[in-house]
Amino acid sequence: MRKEIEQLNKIFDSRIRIGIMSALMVNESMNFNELKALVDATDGNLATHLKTLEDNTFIKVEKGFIGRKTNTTYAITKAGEKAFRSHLDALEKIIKNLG
Amino acid sequence: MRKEIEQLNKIFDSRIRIGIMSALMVNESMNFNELKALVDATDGNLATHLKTLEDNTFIKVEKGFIGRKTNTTYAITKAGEKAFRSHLDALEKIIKNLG
DNA sequence: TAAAAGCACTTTGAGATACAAAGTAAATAA
DNA sequence: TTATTTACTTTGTATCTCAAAGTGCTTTTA
Repeated sequence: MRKEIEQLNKIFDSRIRIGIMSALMVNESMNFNELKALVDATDGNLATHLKTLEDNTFIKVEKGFIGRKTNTTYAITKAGEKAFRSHLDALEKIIKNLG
Repeated sequence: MRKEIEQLNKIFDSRIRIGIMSALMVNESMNFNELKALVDATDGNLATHLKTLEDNTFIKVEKGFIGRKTNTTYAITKAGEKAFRSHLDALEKIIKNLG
């Protein structure tokens, strides 16, 4: 397999996950509804994608409270940042090669 | 949904399909084995991806002969070129936005 | 020239994944 | 106190991915 293609990460073969990751690259943290509005997924669908990213340690989930209300936030991890950048680098190379 | 993410094409949410498309962007046409070597998929897997791309009119298949041997070639269509470029444009914007 | 092997895909079936609907538990409103 | 909303989670199905097995040639081998 050509090495740039090999370098693409299967986990990021998803529009929703790319949306989540690129949002978390530029935002310190986001909550469920912010992400939901951004990627336009249903609750169940978004939750599943977040779970996958969490299972791969690409994002971390923090469950806390604001007053008495639950407040869950999602943030990118170092590993996530690294993996996503490397995925984007591979894409960039593919794009460049096409001129 | 943010518009660059919306602009990403679900059909190209696949490393193998990105591999096929980017190869066909730079090669006039390729045959089954060339593509197979490039994307490193099994026969069945590659055939399925090619079928999906064909069903979406992103590639065209030409079945001919060289002497008495079958010769099937795959080439990108205008629609495929347009769709793939637009997908890459969206990715490029996402990459740029991250700096 | 008949049987075996190789080639270029295609078909099939199982496992994985994506997705929406329904469910749940806590908080707020009526 | 009961009803509604909020913020997810669970569940079941539909879709998709994939490798193994199959098909219909052609070519090689005996």
